[in-house]
Amino acid sequence: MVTKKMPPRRQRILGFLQEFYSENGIPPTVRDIQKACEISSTSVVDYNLERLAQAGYINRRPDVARGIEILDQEGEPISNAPRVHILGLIAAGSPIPALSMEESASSQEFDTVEVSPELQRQHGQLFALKVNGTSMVDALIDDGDIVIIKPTQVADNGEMVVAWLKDKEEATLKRFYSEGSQVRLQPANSTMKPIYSPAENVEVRGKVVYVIRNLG
Amino acid sequence: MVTKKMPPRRQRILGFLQEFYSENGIPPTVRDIQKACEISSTSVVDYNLERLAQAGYINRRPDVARGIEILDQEGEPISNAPRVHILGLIAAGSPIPALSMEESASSQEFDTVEVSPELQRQHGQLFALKVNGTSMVDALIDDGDIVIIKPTQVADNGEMVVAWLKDKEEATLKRFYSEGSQVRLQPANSTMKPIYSPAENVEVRGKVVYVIRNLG
DNA sequence: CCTATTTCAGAACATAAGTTTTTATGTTAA
DNA sequence: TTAACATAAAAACTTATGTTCTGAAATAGG
Repeated sequence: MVTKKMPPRRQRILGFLQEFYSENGIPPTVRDIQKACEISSTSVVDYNLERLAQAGYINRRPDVARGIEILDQEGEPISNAPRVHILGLIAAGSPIPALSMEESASSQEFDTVEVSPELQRQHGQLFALKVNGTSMVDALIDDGDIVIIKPTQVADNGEMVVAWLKDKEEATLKRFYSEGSQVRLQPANSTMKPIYSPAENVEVRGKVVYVIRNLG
Repeated sequence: MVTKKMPPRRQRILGFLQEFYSENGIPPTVRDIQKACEISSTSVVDYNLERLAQAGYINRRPDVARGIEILDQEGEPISNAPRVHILGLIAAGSPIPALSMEESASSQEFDTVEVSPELQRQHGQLFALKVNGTSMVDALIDDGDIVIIKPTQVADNGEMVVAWLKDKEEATLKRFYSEGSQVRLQPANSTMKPIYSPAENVEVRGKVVYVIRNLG
């Protein structure tokens, strides 16, 4: 199927739909959309919603207040659970994708993964990385796992962190322990030996708060 | 806080709210509730909703169509993502909890974990088990992990299954391979050796479709 | 039994919110 | 240019839906 380019206004409406639904738990009204997207008339909103429905992005329940369903790529309604962006791959020996994002980045540009509202409430802004390769098995993390990351430059002892080892130019997921001027990076698998490194050689990029593995 | 017993009608309304929201992605209207719960007047629905709000079960957004928010025990709004019951613990050497549930079991009786709608659509009825102990580290599954299980008695080769070894009276999570009259149970960690066992000694209880690890 | 409180009913009301109609302005293709 | 279509705007219309009022029935406590 050829994806025709969408007018910016319609793009904006679609983005607002997802944002509003995630934040409020109910879809917006036509007039909510009108205000948020600075549209002069409800009929214009209606028109664009009709177009979005034709294109399969949403479903409109006729005569139902707040009757917009947002559909995923399979045409199934999505839930309003918060979604975090999968910023890229993480693997030993590769750079870690920047754990930040310009506000402007459209939600269409990244794959996302659903997380529970509790997780988001607890930690605030979160990002996800997909693990590439089996280099993290000592952290009990497999190829293909999704790790949910809270971006931070500091970590408490015992927390599992995304660390960048400057000398080896290597990314790793380990438990973090500060020991004076040294840092101990402890594999989750206790049969494996820790890495010791000078504190200035270790850059903490974030901490791992959640791991997801999809077999299926 | 003393939980006063709730009138059956109010209990029914609360149950309907959750069901409707999960199924439709939007909360019901007062009149939806009226019909579903066989109530004679919208004012009675309104009255009971007000009581539910006072008791902290829901939040009502004034003058907003479909403005009911269902709250969790912390008083935070829940999402409409499907939830699966955590039936119990799984550990080597312990019996596996029955992977079934009477329809009548109230949703209040179990802890639940939120899953993505896609997962539920893909697999249908799902259950969850919490892993107790480190006996599954060879499957890259840690103490405290939640495994999402699709109940089944049969598995295809290569799938990770919840298996019960009759002779050892032991539960295990391994990749399943049928090899004639034998079954090979292969640890996810490829450095570890598989278990070979006669087919009649291995009971497949379900397959693992998803693993969740919450560090935090 | 009496009183207070909770719960239920019926009806009407007010507004929130989807929908339609009409008209105008660009945009593309023959 | 003209026809066909896509997009936009303003205003009005209709229905969906929250809310209120009044009073009766049920229930609990003394």
